[in-house]
Amino acid sequence: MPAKFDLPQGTLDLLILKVVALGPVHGYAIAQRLHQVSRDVVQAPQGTLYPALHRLENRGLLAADWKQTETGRDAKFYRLTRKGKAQLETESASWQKLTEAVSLILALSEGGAE
Amino acid sequence: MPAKFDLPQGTLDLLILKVVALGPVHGYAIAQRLHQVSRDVVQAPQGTLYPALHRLENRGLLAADWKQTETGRDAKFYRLTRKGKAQLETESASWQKLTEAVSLILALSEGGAE
DNA sequence: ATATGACGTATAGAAGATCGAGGTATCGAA
DNA sequence: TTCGATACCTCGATCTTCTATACGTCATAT
Repeated sequence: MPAKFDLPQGTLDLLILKVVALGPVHGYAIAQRLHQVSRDVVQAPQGTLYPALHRLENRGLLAADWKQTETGRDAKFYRLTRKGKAQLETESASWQKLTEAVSLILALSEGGAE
Repeated sequence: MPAKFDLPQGTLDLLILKVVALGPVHGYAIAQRLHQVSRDVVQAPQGTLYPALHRLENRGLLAADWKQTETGRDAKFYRLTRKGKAQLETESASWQKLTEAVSLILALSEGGAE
């Protein structure tokens, strides 16, 4: 079992927005998708995921409709609003900048200051 | 002025450990270093930095001695303990895994499931 | 029949980190 | 003498995350 570790604050929102951007999905499927695509690295516990979805919905980044799953169950399908799309772009860029900055710092060596 | 954004929870510890690993430094210098090397992306406000340093010290990852700065001021110089070194390696690896996982997810496109 | 596990949503409480604002003190320069 | 940089620190508010718990359906296995 791959090392399990917590998602840094804020990261989940970005990942959710990204997955939802690919097409309408319900919460349970989002969790599966993240877990699967990341090869077990990203975990989205339900106690984290659902509040996050509600937050995003309240902020107007996601919108939801109840529909039926292929298997006939009721589920809440989320889609990206225009605002959500913009937010996704912003957060992607921020993530990019952050990882670059962290890389710079992690690459420091004893003579690396000037 | 570069977009300023908050550090995800947990990231700061990694960055601090890394900077301290390069040689004994005091808190104020750590903040400058991070700010500078990351080209303004990483900010370490004092209200975040000092508690973080104390946490790391309490966890036995850092140790500190009061010494004099080149400019003659008293400052608390931190150095990495053996435990801190191990932790740095662990967290670096975790960070690596996380960024790879996030990259995988962000790279998803509509047909990208299989 | 019934129990187990996958599906699917949700809330509550605790823990933890970050932030901004504020406080102390010394020093050099304007 | 006032201001900014150096250098330390604490506090309260805020937010996210976690674990644990809850409800409900459906299919499969016992």
